Order: sequence, then C-alpha cells, then structure tokens
Amino acid sequence: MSALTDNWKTQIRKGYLDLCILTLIRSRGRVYGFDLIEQLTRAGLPLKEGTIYPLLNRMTADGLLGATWDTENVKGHPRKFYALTREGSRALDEMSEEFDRMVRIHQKLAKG
Amino acid sequence: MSALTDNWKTQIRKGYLDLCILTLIRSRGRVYGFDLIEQLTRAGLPLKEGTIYPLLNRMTADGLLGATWDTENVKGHPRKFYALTREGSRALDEMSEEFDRMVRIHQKLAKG
DNA sequence: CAATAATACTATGCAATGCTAGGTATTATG
DNA sequence: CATAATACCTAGCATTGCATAGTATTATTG
Repeated sequence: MSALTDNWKTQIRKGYLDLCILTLIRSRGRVYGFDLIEQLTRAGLPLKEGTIYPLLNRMTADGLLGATWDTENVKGHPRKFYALTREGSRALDEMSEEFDRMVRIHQKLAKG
Repeated sequence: MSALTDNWKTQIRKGYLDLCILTLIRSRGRVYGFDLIEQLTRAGLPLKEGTIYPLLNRMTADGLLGATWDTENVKGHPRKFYALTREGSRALDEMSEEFDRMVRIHQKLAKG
C-alpha cells in the first residue's frame, strides 16, 4: 500500500472509528478501553491506546457514553467501563443510517 | 440531526469524498469541476466549490489525476477536464477494497 | 459598447480528528 | 524488591472539509 493511500486511510477513519466503537459497545453492553482495543483489533480494525482513550473521553464528555469504574473487587488494575447513554443510542442510530446512505451512494456512483 | 452528529458527518466525509470523486471520474472518463459538483449533488452528496477545487488540485498534484484544458472551442468559460492516471486508477482500486473492508467490519460488529 | 449575470476556478484560515510518542498507576510474578 | 503485565492518560503534529472571499472569462441585455 502506497504512502498516499496510507494517508487516505487515516482520513477515512475519521468518524468511522466513532461508529464502530459505538456499534461494538451496543453489541456488548458494557466494555472497558483495553478490551475494546483487543476486540476491534481482532475484528480487523487495529488501533492504539493513544487513539482510543482520547476518543472515549470525548464521547463521554459529549454525553454519548456513561463511564463507571468497576466497583466489584476485580483482580488486576481497575477498569473503567463504558456504556451507551440514551443520547448515545440515538446518535448511533443516526450514524448507522448515514453510513448506509454513504455506502449506497458509492455503489450508485460506481455503476454510473 | 443534532450538532454532534453534524460534526461527525463532517469527519466521516474525509477521505470518503476522495473515493467518490475518483469513482465518478472512472465511471465518466472525463469530468470538469462544476459538472462534478452537479453530479455528486444529484447523487445525494452535495458539496461546495470551496471543497472540490482544492481537492482536485491536491489529487492532481499527487499524480492521481491528469488535468487538461478543453482545446475544442466550447461556448462559455473554458473548462479544465480531469481524468484518472494509471496511478490514480491503482489508488482507486486500493481505496475501494479498503472501503468494502470497512463496510464488512462494521456489519460484523453490529451482529456481535 | 458598457453593465450585469453566469460559469469556472483559486486562496486563506478554522475547527476537528487519528496518530505518534511518551508517561502514570496498579497488580501479579519470581 | 525488581520486573512484567495491565489499564489508562496527555501533548503536539499533520491532514482534512468547509466557509468565505475573490479572480477571470464568456454570454446576455439594454
């Protein structure tokens, strides 16, 4: 893959990561950051900590996610769990619809 | 649509516009800027001049597009036509493949 | 022929993002 | 105690889409 398309990949990821993270959180119900990295990487969407934590913080600040530290005495480092708020769920619905629309438009353009 | 999802839409367009423009140029063979705006707008992807011209210039500078002024005596303002270079065609192939991959990953995530 | 409208393209500066690189804190292991 | 593993966080950079404003050329109108 050329440097040009590498840069393009960086750009088209903008927003797409939000969509995928919200989608995964809805599927799982409750997720913490490190787990998200592993699951997304396994799904073919590798990302680094420096990418996901600022992103989770932003979405929490925006009211799309609710964050709670694990209260149960879990072994190991404490974990911060994220879940969709009602607003986050609504936003995800809009995003999914828009993403589908983008896919349809691209197909239409390809077919001329 | 909320201000939040509006901003998200702006972000996810990054890169996606490149893909759509290259796709449309491949379909049409030869296109000029103003025509691109009309066709994309009609396809459901409205954009402004301030968006598309810098973008066409960048892709031309990157060697993805070749630009030629119309030599035939066309009525009205002279038009600059854009067409895919061989490198642009190769880049578009990679982008399309990556976009399909993104769509598949998103579907997988949604289904859990 | 001058004035206006329409078409095509260009330049500048902003806000928002993903990434790199580095750092911190807690627990488990030998 | 020292090391590794886990989990989280932050600063700064490059890139982008967009709004805004402007230039240049041609057609139309009076």
